[in-house]
Amino acid sequence: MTPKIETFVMHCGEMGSRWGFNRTIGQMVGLLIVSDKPLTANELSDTLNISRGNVSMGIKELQSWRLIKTKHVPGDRKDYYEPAGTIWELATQVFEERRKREMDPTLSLLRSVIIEEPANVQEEYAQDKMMEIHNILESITSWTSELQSMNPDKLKTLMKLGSSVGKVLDMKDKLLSNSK
Amino acid sequence: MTPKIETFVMHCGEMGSRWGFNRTIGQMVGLLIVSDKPLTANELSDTLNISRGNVSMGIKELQSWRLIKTKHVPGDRKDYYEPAGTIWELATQVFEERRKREMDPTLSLLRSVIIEEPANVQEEYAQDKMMEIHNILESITSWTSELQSMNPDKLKTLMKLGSSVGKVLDMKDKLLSNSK
DNA sequence: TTAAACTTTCAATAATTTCTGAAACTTCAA
DNA sequence: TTGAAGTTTCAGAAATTATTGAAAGTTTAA
Repeated sequence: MTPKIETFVMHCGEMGSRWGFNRTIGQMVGLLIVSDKPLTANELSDTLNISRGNVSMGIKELQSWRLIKTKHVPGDRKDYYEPAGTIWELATQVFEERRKREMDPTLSLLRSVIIEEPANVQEEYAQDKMMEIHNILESITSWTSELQSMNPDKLKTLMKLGSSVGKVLDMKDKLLSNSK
Repeated sequence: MTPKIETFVMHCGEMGSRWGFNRTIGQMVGLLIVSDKPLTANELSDTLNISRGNVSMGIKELQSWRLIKTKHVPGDRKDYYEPAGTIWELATQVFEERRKREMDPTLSLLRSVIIEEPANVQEEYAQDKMMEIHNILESITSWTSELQSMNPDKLKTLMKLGSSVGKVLDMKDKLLSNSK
């Protein structure tokens, strides 16, 4: 690793747990992203100075996040690993996966609590609040799944739109009737 | 705590670390949200069975996230705590705070690494990738700050727009020239 | 002032999470 | 088959993070 690459990879390690995984997994995905060729598990282990067993577990975890994929080189029995898509695809994958882990369980718990009749006035207040949380989480979920299903170029256009979004909304009704 | 409230509060505890804090802090904010009146630190400590010291630290943390605020009752020396805003405001606050913690440090590191000249062909590849990451993080940052600055109603309208956003984009140029 | 009522701090400990390394497992060429 | 080359598993150790509780700090009323 050159100094610049090492700086980046170590940063990915430090941020790893904030992004939803742990230090070594952060380093692994950082290194794979900036490598111009696929790497073997042993190369990861040697380069990052972490045990072979830890690399094996990290790979499993990164595969469960769909962030890396295996590549085979003809005539070579080793498994090579590389990022599972473009940077853009990796980013949306991380958001999607985190949404699943951070919001879906809560959504399902809230649904089960909300359908019951409140037993007293405190519960009525509490269930109102839970309903509010439920509705926001549901909006966010359906909104992000809409965004995911758009192609990346369109999404980038939307993001670049920035403050004009406000204007777009002001005109929305007119716009939608025109485009029917 | 009634059973339903307890279920919700304990769930907030379990999800706490996924949402960016720890178990007891998750429980604290969950309880404060569903309480129909402000609570004192001792009430939190007793209700949740956690030490008074832990509550004090949790309050500090929740204040640094701007999720709770202090309320004083005339003639009572105790500090009472309640959510710092509507559910919607709390949600955007969590997103904003997490963005600061999860993306800003990376953005600034990437900037410093990218401006240097690549020393060889590997670094050139790596710095290209870092630039891609940087650009995506920057788009997300400016996009979310646009969203934050919109009033909640407008934001809800935008979310409800859902897949129609695609149509909006198709018409954007026409729209923007009309609205000048 | 004093002391009661309350809050904060922080060193020690408990709980949890991560990491290692050796053993078990798998695959394949000879 | 065998064994070499590779991967995975998992119990125990190490590292990190969360929690307690006692002491120190703060504020206010008398």
